[in-house]
Amino acid sequence: MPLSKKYDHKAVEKDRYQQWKNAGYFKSGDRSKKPYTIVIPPPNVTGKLHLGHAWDNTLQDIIIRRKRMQGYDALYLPGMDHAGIATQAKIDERLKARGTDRFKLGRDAFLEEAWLWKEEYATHIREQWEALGVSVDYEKERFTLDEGLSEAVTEVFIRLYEKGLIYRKERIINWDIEAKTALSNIEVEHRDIEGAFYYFRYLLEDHSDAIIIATTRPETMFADTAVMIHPDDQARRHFLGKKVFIPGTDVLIPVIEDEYVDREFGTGAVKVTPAHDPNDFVVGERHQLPMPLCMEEDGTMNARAFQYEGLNRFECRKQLVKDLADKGLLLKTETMVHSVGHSERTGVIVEPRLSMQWFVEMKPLADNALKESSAKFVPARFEKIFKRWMETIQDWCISRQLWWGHRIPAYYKGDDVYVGKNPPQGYKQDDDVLDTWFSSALWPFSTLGWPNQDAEDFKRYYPTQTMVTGYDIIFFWVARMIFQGLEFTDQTPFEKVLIHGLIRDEKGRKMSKSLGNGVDPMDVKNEFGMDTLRYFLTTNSAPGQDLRFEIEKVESSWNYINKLWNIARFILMNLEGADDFTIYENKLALKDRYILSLFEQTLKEVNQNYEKFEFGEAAKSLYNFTWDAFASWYIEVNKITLQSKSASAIQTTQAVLAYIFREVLKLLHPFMPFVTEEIYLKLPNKESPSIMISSWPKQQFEIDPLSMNQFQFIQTLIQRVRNVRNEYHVSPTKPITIALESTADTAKLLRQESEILNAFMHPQELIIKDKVAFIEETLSFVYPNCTMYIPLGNLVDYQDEYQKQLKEEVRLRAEIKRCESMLNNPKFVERAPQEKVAIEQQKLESYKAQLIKVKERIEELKKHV
RNA sequence: GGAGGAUUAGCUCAGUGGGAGAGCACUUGCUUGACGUGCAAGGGGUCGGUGGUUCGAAUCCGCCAUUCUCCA
Repeated sequence: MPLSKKYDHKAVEKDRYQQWKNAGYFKSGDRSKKPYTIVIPPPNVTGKLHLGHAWDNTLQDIIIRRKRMQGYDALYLPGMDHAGIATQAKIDERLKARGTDRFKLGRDAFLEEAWLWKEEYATHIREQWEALGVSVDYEKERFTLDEGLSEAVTEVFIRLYEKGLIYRKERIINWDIEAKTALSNIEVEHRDIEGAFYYFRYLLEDHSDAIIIATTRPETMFADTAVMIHPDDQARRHFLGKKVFIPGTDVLIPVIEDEYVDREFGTGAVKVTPAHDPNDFVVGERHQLPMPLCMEEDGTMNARAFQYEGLNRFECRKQLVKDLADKGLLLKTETMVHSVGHSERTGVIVEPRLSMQWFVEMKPLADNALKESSAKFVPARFEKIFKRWMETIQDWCISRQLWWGHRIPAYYKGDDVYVGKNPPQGYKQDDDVLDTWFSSALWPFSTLGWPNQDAEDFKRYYPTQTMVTGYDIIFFWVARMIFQGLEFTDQTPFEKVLIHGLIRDEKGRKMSKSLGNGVDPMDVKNEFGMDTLRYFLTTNSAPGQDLRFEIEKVESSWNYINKLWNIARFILMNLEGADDFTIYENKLALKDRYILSLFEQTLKEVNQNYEKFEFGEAAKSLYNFTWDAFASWYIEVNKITLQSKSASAIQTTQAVLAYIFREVLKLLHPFMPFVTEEIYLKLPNKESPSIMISSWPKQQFEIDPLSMNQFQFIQTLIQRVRNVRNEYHVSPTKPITIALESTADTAKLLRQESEILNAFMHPQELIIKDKVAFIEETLSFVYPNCTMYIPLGNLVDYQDEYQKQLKEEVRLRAEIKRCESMLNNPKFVERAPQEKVAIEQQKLESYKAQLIKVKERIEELKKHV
């Protein structure tokens, strides 16, 4: 059945995925092969996959499809992340819309809702994987909250606790007043915002004097438990041991001294608010100060704030500043831009707050990771980023005041704490859950059966080969997988980490919900097809660089696939009835040897670049090969052969066309699985029931540089004739005389290829001689071993031609000078690779020969100007 | 303040030691038996500046400028 004239992505992509899936091509498990494993970065069950997922997953799929074709037992393990905060927030919204909330429902009913939600979104996500065409092994699909992974989380928590690396303490943590939970340091985003430095008078008990204190967060003053000066601060020494009023209140706090005070900053004296500031907390511990809180968990002021109780922190700040100004206790206000922590999740300003939480002591884990990690980052520079973060790491707050997540395996009875799997009677479990990343960190091994060290999958597929993810989650995820992997499996969980950038909109801005500039991969699929999107996403940036979504490039990706489609049409049309696809090497024409050589060269480049994850480069080689060499030249030239009467030449052409095209389709398959499959299945020389399980191309022919040079020379001559026709406005098919004056060897080549020359140059007469003498007006072009004359009668302007030849002479002299200066440089001859020197020598000779010809021509032209 | 990326054709980007590349845009000509979403031929760049290393630098190193990102 002939192919439609136009590439129709909808027809091509329809049903294909289900066929692959039903045929079992995505499944891993062939024990006779070497395993190659990629685990998917599990998407959150909060919503749809965006372009970033499409990019990330396509990269993984490209790697895994190629490895599968290369004969590996390829496992691409899919799964999803419960995404504690994000999912819980979504479910809260849903409940709110129903007029209820999780507190009315209770924990158990809420979790039932959450699991329903999860199933709903898991279905969406699987549909999107299908649309993306990713070859994931669904039998291995995991979820961070499923039984096995929960067991891994519990195991890890208990073991770290028993090792003393998990502890529970009161510390200043980052509190999200919206989500009402603690956050880890890296979930806080620091942004510069306009704020103010407020200078307040802290009056002495007897009102005789005051210490001026500057603060950016006045509302926390109700939790002040001291005012502090530097021990060397002579000017304020007399305040020591005395008491001052918290401004506007009758609460007295002591004046203490501590070297922590930075005398250069602010007024040189500070207030100490141990429960609302991490630095003050340290001071508070040192001086055994009380540590009261003046705020509730939702950010409203508590009873300590007197008349401000019930106001939110910023209303309180505003009112308080006004009131104290009225009382003359505000000295001045300086506006300033300062860095303020915002919740990465809810966007609200984070409140540093004293709170009892669980932490992981990071130093020993980080040190071990720095010492033992064997993960190779691609590009390598990301390794430095990973290392620096590990070197400066702080303890990790892992408890979250949420319901959706892994409940902390700690149990309390009075002051007793039990951490383990089998709590004694009467102990009540901790209400909190663990940071989602705590379970994600175990993903590469928990998904494979760990903590059961004897699990078959764990033994066979761990450590994994490659992790692919964006640079934005190196800290959140990659680093944590590495230290947990090393701690619990003694191995780095992956050999390589391929880091890609972020996808941006056409203006270079990050895609975000708030800007509304996101692009839904499914929209692109509908308009252009998923192959187009995959090709666009994975070939338009270098590793580690961001990618701009440009519709023009999506279109050009589509055009390329359409081109492939039409190449297929041509080939299939011309392969009808053919049955012998053997390539008989002794029958190959120059064009065949040329294209086979070029293909082998391309194959080499493509493999090297695939191996380095340089997909843009791999695709570029293939693009140039298919479009420029294969379609524009090889196919065009073959039109002559295929219309000839030589059965032998036709068979050779068909065999080479079929072979190269099939192999090219295989090389392209990882990028564009659907269309390559569609075409492959129509090829009479296909080797398997699916391109997915065909074997990756291997070198079959020697690269023949002579054939390549010779064919390229033929191309050069043809291009020159076409150029002349364009420049002199001679129609492409109007017969003109073309004479080629050449050495015997070259003449032989030209005669041998005269069929091509005739077909492409449209000459009235093609003269091939060792000496050509024209008296009429002619253009001439000097090449190594050959001069081409194109007599164009009165179209030729002698003056113009003369000037052109003079220019050519100048160019050749410059080239000769360049070659000579290199070759006359003993250091070049000595130190440069021999082949470079040889090339320069050859060039020099060729230029010299050409120069002689050009000078002859100039002499001749002189007679006419 | 520290670290890193970017700076190459009008635009968006590849190229990382041996004669500047792509897509789109632009110019000219083509209903060429696969494709006008195409074909053919072109124009367009002292590769941000500067100093150094080297026989040779867009490419390696230093400094400067502009810009983005991460960390503090």
